[in-house]
Amino acid sequence: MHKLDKIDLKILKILQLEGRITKAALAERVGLSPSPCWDRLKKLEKAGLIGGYHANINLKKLASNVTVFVSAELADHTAASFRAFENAVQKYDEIIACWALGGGFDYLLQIVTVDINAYQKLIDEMLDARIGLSRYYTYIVTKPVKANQTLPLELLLGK
Amino acid sequence: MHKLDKIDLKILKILQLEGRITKAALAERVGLSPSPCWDRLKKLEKAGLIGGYHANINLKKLASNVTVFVSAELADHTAASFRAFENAVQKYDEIIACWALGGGFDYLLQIVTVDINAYQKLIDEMLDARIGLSRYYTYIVTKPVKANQTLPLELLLGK
DNA sequence: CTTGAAACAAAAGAGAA
DNA sequence: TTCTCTTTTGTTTCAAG
Repeated sequence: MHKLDKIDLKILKILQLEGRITKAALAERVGLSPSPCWDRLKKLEKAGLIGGYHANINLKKLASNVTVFVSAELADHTAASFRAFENAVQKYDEIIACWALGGGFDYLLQIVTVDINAYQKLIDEMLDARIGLSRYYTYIVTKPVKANQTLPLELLLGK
Repeated sequence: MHKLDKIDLKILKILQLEGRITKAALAERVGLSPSPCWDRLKKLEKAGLIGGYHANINLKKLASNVTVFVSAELADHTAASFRAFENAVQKYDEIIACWALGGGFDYLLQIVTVDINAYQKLIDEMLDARIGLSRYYTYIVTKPVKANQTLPLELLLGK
């Protein structure tokens, strides 16, 4: 973990929201001249605190699509079967996120496909591929209510 | 919806992964000279296909934290109570995402806090605030298995 | 952290394929 | 239209203090 002062934190906060801001503008926003701001940013990037920069695609305007969450349970709870499932998950582009869970279910998957048929086809394919998937529940997203691009950095850092 | 040719699609794909790529480099990658590429990008942005650019903060390296998914059911299923809940959700910074679901549960929430105590405190606060939350289940994330920054654009556009 | 300078990128226009 | 080329302005990067 890295020591962050208020200005570093502000840099991160701004970049979360405006990933393509110019370094000159960023410097102004945090109250520094370009050089020291640039030094800080480079340090933050080198420390691995910034994972990367990404454009957010507005899928709604681009193509018909459906987002589905799937809570999944594996047949076997061996280390090998967890590994096999996790490897398999990487291979499907439609699975845009996956989390291992403590408690009732083993995994939560977030899947994006063109429609429900494509989703069902994907699930059938996964079942056929014998990646260890046993019980699962499907939750279809009817509306995105909130999609923050920003983590609550102050809350987490206690400032 | 917008008509995209192969090059537009390629621009979007690259920007999903490299949000801070220079326009000259982007042009080269898609096989255009800077100006036409810049024109296309401007059109894509104006059409609202690019929601924004964001830095990805590597939270693991920054502070202790826990991610929790919560499936939530409301007491009342009136339009007014949905609205009230959705408004309330916007106010909590710890709730980084929320989706309305069809089927068993009403909402799925993604929450990030420093630890489980902070999570429980937040839930208690939400229950006290009488925002309509009735039954809920907590799924603690033990491991992020996959976190694609990229949507499967080709799959969705059928190319 | 400041200054300053060289290298580079962004933005916009004129005009050719 | 869609691209190439050129120019101006602004940004990035990095010394040196």
